[in-house]
Amino acid sequence: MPELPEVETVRRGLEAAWEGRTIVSVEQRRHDLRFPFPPGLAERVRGRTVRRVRRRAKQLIVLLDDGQVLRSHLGMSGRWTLHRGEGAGATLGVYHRDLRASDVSGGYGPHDHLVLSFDDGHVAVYTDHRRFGWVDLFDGIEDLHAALRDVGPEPLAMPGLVEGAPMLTVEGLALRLAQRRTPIKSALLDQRIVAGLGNIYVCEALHRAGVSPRRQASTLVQQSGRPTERLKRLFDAVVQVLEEAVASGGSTLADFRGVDGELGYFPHHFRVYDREGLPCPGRLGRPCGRPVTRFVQSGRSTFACGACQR
DNA sequence: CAAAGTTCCTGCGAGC
DNA sequence: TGCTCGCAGGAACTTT
Repeated sequence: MPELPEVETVRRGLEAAWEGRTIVSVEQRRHDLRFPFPPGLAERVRGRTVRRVRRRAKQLIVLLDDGQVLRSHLGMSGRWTLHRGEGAGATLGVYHRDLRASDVSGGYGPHDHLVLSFDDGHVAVYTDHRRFGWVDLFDGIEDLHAALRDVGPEPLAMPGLVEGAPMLTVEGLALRLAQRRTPIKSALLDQRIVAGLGNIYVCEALHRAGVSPRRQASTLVQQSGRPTERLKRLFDAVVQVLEEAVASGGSTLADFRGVDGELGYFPHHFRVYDREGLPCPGRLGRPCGRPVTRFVQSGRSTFACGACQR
């Protein structure tokens, strides 16, 4: 589900519901997700008030009032939803339309793995049928920063970012790609090079920039280490694609839902992703019409137009 | 069958 | 020659 725009959308929803609220109970409904839950999670978090909900790459970062930091990664299919708890007041602005989880008498679904209950009566449920997601807990901010050490720079400046997150520049991107023998698509998926991109937005950005996913990354950099015009176009396309998706509520995924359980506001379609055989919409206002092709790189589907992307 | 993500393992080439 | 290191590619994890 989640690349940067989807995680940012979830972050905003959780921020509105969680900041200033106190966690009154934690229920772990199994012992692990991708990794075991941190030892003592429930005891360590119970009674803590949420100070801030931030993001770094595809990770949600929850700063607690005692300095501890809760971190959540959604993996492929993870989802946080907010529900009115049992007997909660009617003041809460967000809740799940499908009241499965907060219909307490009916119990939880089989993939509802972690439940946080808050002092205003709302309940947050982490659901993840594939369990590629995970949750961990740090004693303090230094430990968080150590864990984030190898995460690359952020492509979008925004207030929801963890403080001190490095920002991506086209010059910095050039330096990171210069040594890379790998195809540009693989390089952009590498979270150490750019934070937050995933398979969908990489395909879309490459198409918008007119860059072939197979092109070797280092060919986008001049001998001097400066970015080529192609790389400048690609950098701009990455930023543009992500900005649009954030603005539309991270809605581009077929089954993406925000914390209120609703689809994004603008389920706009992709230009190439998951559009094998459909006509390429072209770029720069020039129609194309050639069928979008699908092929596999590093075990993942790539969608591209052989005419528009070089 | 394929899936939005990450981690781990293996193999290869470079360099000492 | 042989070892180590780093990079690149692929498999694995899981459920629908």
